[in-house]
Amino acid sequence: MNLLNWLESRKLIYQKTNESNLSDQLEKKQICAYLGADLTASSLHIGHLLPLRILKILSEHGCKSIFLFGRGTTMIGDPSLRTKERPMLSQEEIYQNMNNIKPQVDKLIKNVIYEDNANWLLNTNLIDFLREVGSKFSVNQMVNLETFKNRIENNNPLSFLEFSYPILQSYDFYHLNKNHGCNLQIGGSDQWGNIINGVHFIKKMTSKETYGITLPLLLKGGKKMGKSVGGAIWLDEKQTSVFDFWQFWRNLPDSDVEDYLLKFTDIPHEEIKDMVKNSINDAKKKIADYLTSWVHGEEKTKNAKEKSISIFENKNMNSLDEFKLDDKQFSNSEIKLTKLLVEIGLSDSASDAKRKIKNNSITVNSELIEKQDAVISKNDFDSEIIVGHGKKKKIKVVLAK
RNA sequence: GGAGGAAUGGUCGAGUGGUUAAAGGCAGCAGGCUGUAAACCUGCCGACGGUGUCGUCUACGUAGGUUCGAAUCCUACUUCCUCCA
Repeated sequence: MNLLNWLESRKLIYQKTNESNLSDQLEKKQICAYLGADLTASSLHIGHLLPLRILKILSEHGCKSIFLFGRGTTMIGDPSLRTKERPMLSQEEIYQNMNNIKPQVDKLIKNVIYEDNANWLLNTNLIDFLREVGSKFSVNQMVNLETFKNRIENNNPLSFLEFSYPILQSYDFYHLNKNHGCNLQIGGSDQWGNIINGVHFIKKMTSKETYGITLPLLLKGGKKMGKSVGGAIWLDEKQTSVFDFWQFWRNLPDSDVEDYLLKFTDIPHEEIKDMVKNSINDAKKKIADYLTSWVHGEEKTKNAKEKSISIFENKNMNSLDEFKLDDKQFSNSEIKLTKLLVEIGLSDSASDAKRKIKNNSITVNSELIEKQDAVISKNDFDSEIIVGHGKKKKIKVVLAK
């Protein structure tokens, strides 16, 4: 089976350009692929994993791979499929984000070339750019792009700043093509319009053929996996602990497990089907192991897994994270539970803690707390106490010496 | 250039002077049942607060104004839509 067919069989391809030529080039290893990332946050999140996996597969297949930091384009903000303008980030923030993200990519893929589109976008001369590049784009076609459809149909404002985004991304592709011979761009399914524009642009500029692939959206329970609000799972372990990262995959809905194993592992399909059918929980551990190892390494994965098994399967509270509570937090040898919850990180604020207590989700030493003004006295710490939120989050609290 | 309409919380969408922190849906969080799953049932869901069914603050495009009181009325501005030129 050739590479493209294999990718298809793994459901890793959503859309692609010129299939037969692309496949040929892949087999001849004459592909140089690039993946771009916006720098809107200080860490990558799980939504980036699938495109990175493709880049990694291509790289291991012998194709040159480029990871492009969108330091220039992030200053514009990709409007693709969005309903509102993004907030603008300062140059310093964007730069800082790049510095945080680079080590993450380093860990995920070897032999990748880094580029930063600020290097060529920030110093362009406007008139030259419009004459050279802008003249090649048809507004008539651009307004019909899926990318802008949402905005235009719903009458949401779309500024020229954002409208120019596909042009800049196309220019990136052209630039990489010129300097690295890059001829394949990969991206999420929302990138199709941007990618296809780049392919057309390069064709116009150089008559050369280039290719594009988009990936399917990751689903959660049949719905789009939201990376918004409470749901973001970050690759940075300071933002999402390794344990929580492992737990996230361990808790996937049954209906998604086959798809995730197919996309993220090399396990033969038959074997996956078998696992899902006969031991769904082992299958979930498999996917958790696989992805956590990739992102955080074997060692940390092993620890997270052991901890999970110890806590959830063996009910062994000794494995819990320990929080050392400072003496100063007590007044009259007592501490309010709401304050304690905030201290140990189970709540964002006293109000939040109260809400949680009201929801019957807070336990102390496995006893449900019903009173919002509950107080823990110092004597209770003769031994450790275990504070729980829901049935999945528990923290062991001891007095600091 | 002219006439009219619209802008509501993460999102969609009610609400046209006061019991409105603002109906309802979706998303999210939590509890029950389970398998650390789904479905289903229930609760929470602007923020903060030493803890009351109470207080403070913030919020209905932006900035002012009228009023004891405004998401609701007035003025200006911004953006979008429709029609006329």
